[in-house]
Amino acid sequence: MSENTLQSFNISRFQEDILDWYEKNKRDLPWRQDQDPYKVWVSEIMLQQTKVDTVIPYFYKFMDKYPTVYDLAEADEQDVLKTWEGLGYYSRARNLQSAVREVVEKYDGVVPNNPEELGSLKGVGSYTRGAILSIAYNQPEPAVDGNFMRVFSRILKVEEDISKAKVKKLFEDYMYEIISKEDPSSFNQAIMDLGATICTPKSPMCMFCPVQEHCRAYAEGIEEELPIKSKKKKQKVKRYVALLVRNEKGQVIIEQRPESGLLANLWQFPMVPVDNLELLHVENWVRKEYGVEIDLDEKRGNVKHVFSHLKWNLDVYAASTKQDVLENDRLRFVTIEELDEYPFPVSHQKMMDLLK
DNA sequence: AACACGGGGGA
DNA sequence: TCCCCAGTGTT
Repeated sequence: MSENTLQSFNISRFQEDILDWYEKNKRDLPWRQDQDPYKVWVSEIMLQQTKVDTVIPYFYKFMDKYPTVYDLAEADEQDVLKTWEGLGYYSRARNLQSAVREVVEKYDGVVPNNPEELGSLKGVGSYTRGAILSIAYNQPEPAVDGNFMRVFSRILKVEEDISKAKVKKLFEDYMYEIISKEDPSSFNQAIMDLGATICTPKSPMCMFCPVQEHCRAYAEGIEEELPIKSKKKKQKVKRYVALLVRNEKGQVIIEQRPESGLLANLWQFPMVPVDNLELLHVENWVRKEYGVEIDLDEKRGNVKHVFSHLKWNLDVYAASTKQDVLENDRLRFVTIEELDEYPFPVSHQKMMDLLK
């Protein structure tokens, strides 16, 4: 990105073309029914690293249960996680609730409309802050994310690595100049829609692009080469023996995960890390770690699950115990029906199919 | 600046 | 399989 990146770029014509296209082509999305900053906020958090089609049903369910900041602030965290179940990145839900509680306590339930207070809220980074300020409060603030950088790396022919924090900052600096001052809300949403429907990662539909004549990458035929993004390394595999332990009442043991880290505070079936062939040690490990005496039964199956940074390989075994009381307070005996009441990660929902 | 943090979908 | 995606917090 050089000093003349914006030279010969016709900002006002660009704004006109993109806003005109948006007016005719904007997607009808549930969070676009009004400009309620709380709804904008919830939608933006859900949309982080997550596709629109995946988010829509979750957004409806969430708004049905927590229509206002007060409803979310008062809710039980486990209930919020249950509503978020399957959406992933669960810290988003926990941070959102924590931030909403702060809004209720410090700001009388009104989502702040300035960068300082808004940006200090848990889970609100530069992107979400800009999205709320522009979409809900119509302020000319940039909302730069991966989608945004893809679109503008092509339009402005930016050939630097967009995974670098420095490059994102540069995009934000440029956006202060490029964003429409008359209608920043529509401008940012127009870029989002363009990135989602026309300026896609692969095979962008430049023939239908409303700003094709502004696009330097298209002019040079290099739109498919941009953006430049450094490779991320592949996931490490972690193996576990996961246990479906039942007692004589037919109850099964579940365990609440630690309150920080991966899948924080969600529930799962007990998992024993196995580096090699330690199957014989599983019963000992469970006795020492959980204080539960079990008898290992047959293997029920295997579950593989991929996260962004690691892979789980779970060998699922049935087991039995004579106990029906547990010392460890993060462990619990529940019936099959009661499993529905707890938030589980998708990997352990797969395990439930092996239970019957 | 690098890494932790989920899940689904498309090619 | 690999890559993509409306990012933020921690170290």
